[in-house]
Amino acid sequence: MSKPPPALMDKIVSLCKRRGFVFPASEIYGGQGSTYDWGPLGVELKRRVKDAWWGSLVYDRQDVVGIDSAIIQSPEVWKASGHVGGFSDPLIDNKTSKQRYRADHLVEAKVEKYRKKGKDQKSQVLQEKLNTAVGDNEALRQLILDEGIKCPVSGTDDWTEVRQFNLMFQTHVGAVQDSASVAYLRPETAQGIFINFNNVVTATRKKLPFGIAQIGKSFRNEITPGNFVFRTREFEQMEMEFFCRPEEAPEWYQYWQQQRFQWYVDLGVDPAKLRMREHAQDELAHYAAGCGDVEYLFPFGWSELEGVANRTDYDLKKHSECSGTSLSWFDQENNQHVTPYVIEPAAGCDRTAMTFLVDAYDEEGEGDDKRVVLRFHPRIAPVTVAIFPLVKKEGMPERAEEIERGLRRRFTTAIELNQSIGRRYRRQDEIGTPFCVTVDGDTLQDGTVTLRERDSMSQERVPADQLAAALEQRIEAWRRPQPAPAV
RNA sequence: GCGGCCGUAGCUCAGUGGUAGAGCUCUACCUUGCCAAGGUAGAUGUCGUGGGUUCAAAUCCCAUCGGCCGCUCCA
Repeated sequence: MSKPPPALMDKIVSLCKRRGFVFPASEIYGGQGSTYDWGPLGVELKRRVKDAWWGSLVYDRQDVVGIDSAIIQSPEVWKASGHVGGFSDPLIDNKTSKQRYRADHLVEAKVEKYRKKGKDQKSQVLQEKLNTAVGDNEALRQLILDEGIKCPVSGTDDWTEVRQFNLMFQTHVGAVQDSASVAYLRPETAQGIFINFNNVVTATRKKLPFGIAQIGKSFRNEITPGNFVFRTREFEQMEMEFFCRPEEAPEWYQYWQQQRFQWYVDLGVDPAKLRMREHAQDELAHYAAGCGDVEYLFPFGWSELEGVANRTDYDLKKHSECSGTSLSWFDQENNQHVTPYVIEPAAGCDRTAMTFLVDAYDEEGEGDDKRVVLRFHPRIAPVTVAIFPLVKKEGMPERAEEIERGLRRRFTTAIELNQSIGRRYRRQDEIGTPFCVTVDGDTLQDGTVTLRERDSMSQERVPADQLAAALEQRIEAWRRPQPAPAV
C-alpha cells in the first residue's frame, strides 16, 4: 500500500535544495542538465573541504607550496600534455542493441581474448593494428568489422560509424573567432603546475622532494555526467604534484596513498566505506606508471574520490620537448640535471563535499519523532554553533545576540529567535550544526548557558564567558559517533 | 544519441473531464521555560510550454521543452 521510502540519494538531494546546500542550476529557465549551484550552506561546506585540504598539504608541512594558475593557457600546453590528441574517446554504437561502446575498448577486449586462448601471435598482431588505428576512425571501424567483433548485448555487428568525442571545451580568445584564436578550458589543474615548475623552483629555492598544490575549477565535456554533483562537466579539483628523485618515486607513491586515505578518515568519514583500489595495468592513463584510487561506497556503488598516480617524468619531459625550455632540477651534490618523477594526489572537491553529506546523513526514530541529522565533523560543518534564547522575552534575545557577536570572529555562527526550542535544535541537526547554545533565565542570573551537542543531544551548563574555550575543546575531542550511523 | 522514469505551492506529493488540493514549510500575533508544542489569521501556483478535441482540460489527443536514472568516462 505505502510507497517505498525515498532512496537515500533522493533524500539528500531534496535536503540539499531545501536547506541551501546545492541548487539545480539555471532552474528558472528549465534547468541545465547535471549542472549545480552551491548555496549558502554548500559553499561553506566546500570552503571547509578546501581549507582542510590546503591546511593538510600546504600549511602543515614545509615541503609543499601552492599556486593558482590560469584556466585558459596557451593551446600548446594541451598539445604537449596529450589532451588535444589523446583526451578524446572514439565511440561506436550498435544499432540493434542501442548500446554505446569505446571502439578501442572493443578491439582491446578481442586482443585480450586471443591472449587468454594462448593465441599470442594473433593477439600481438591485432594489438599492433590497434596501435596504428588509434586516432583514425575509419580504420578503427574497419578493424572491428574485420575481426568480426559483435555487440555483447545484441550479438550483431550492426555498427554505426566511429565518432571522436573530445572531452575538452573549446573557446575562442580575442575578437575574431578564427582557428588561430582557439583555446581550451583546462581539463585538469595539473598542467598549470608543470609549466610553472621552473618559476616555483627559482622563486622558492625548493629542493627535491617538494610539492606544488593547486585548487581550482576544471572542465570536461563528459559524455555521461550524473549522480548529482558526483560527475559534472564543470568541477573543482584539488591537486598536488609532488616532485621527487625517480628512485624515490615508489616510496612517495605509497606515502601519499596512505596520507590521502587517512585524510578522509580523520575528517570523520566511515572507514568501512573507504578503500584504496590499485589500478590494473590496462586501466592506467598514458602518463601513469601506477595509480591507486581512494574510493567511497556511495548509494550507487564504490566510486572514486581521488586518484594517487605516479605520473613519472612524462609531463615535465613533454613540456621540455615541446616548449624548448628544460624543466629539470639541478642536483648540486651530484652535479647533474634531474627530471623529477611526479606523484600526484588529485581529488575532486565537489565529490568530496558530497561524500561528507552522504556519509554524515543519519535518521533516528520514526514518524513525528524522526530526527534527521548530518553528523559532520565539527571542522567540516557549515555552521559551528547556533545561539538561541530559550524564549523571546526578559532580555534573552538581546543576551543571545551579544553572545553570538562574541563568538562570530572565531566560529561560524547562527542565531534563531523564533519557534520552539526543540524545533530550533532539530533544524540545526538537519544542517549538521554540532553545537547549540541556549540562553535562559539562569543566564541572566549566573551567566551560564546550556551547551547542547548534536550527536548525543546531551546538555551541559557552561559559563558564557568560557564558551569559546569549551567549543574549541569539544571540536578537538570530536569523534565519529559509535556505532556508525546506519541508513 | 538510445532506453526507462518523471514534470501540479519553497519541499514531499494527491488529484482520470465539472470552482486547483493536503501535509510540512513560510509570515504576523498570542501562548511558551530544553528536543520537530498549541491557537488565530495569512501568503504562495502561467498544473513545464504550444496547439487540438469539448459547453468545460491538470485530467483526453498531438507536438515540443526540460529534468532524473542507465550505457562510454573519470576528480
